[in-house]
Amino acid sequence: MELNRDDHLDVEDFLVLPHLETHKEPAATCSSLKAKPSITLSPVNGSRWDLPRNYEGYVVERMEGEDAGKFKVSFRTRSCIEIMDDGYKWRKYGKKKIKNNPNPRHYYRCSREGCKVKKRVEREREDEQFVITTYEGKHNHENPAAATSLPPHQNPLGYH
DNA sequence: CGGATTTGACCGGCGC
DNA sequence: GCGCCGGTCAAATCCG
Repeated sequence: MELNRDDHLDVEDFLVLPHLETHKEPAATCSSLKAKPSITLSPVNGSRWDLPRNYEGYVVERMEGEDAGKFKVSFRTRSCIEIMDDGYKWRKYGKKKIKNNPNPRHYYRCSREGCKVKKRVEREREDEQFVITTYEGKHNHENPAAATSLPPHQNPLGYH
């Protein structure tokens, strides 16, 4: 029964979950990362997240207590930028220095009204090139940048 | 001018 | 009970 107690996740959890490790690219991809389309991940029924294409592994955590039934996903990315444009609009609401990690952690929230999705981004302790991103909650709305649902005449993003 | 950032303060949970 | 630690608030500020 005590196993559910500590299923919170640590950075170390990512290290043992290589999903696609062959996707190693030089740091030069930093700029193009923003424009890259995302992968839709549905590890749990009813849950859906948009991940960048070059993620290297992810962890899905089941929430407990009040938020029981909801899920949280964390993934690890090799990137020199922390803020990745995943199509949603994020409003930053906090920054915190975490123990055991010299790099600060950033807290974001979806700007959409009524959308309580949260996102937290932190750089890995040792390897500065790795970024850990965590999504929490479900979106109230569709991805505004989802190309499939865009009106036929409009193309604000991805237009080279 | 309206909305996003910034940044320290505040607060609640947990472990000792 | 107290202090550490992580998460959020909110006021000032910035920026397009």
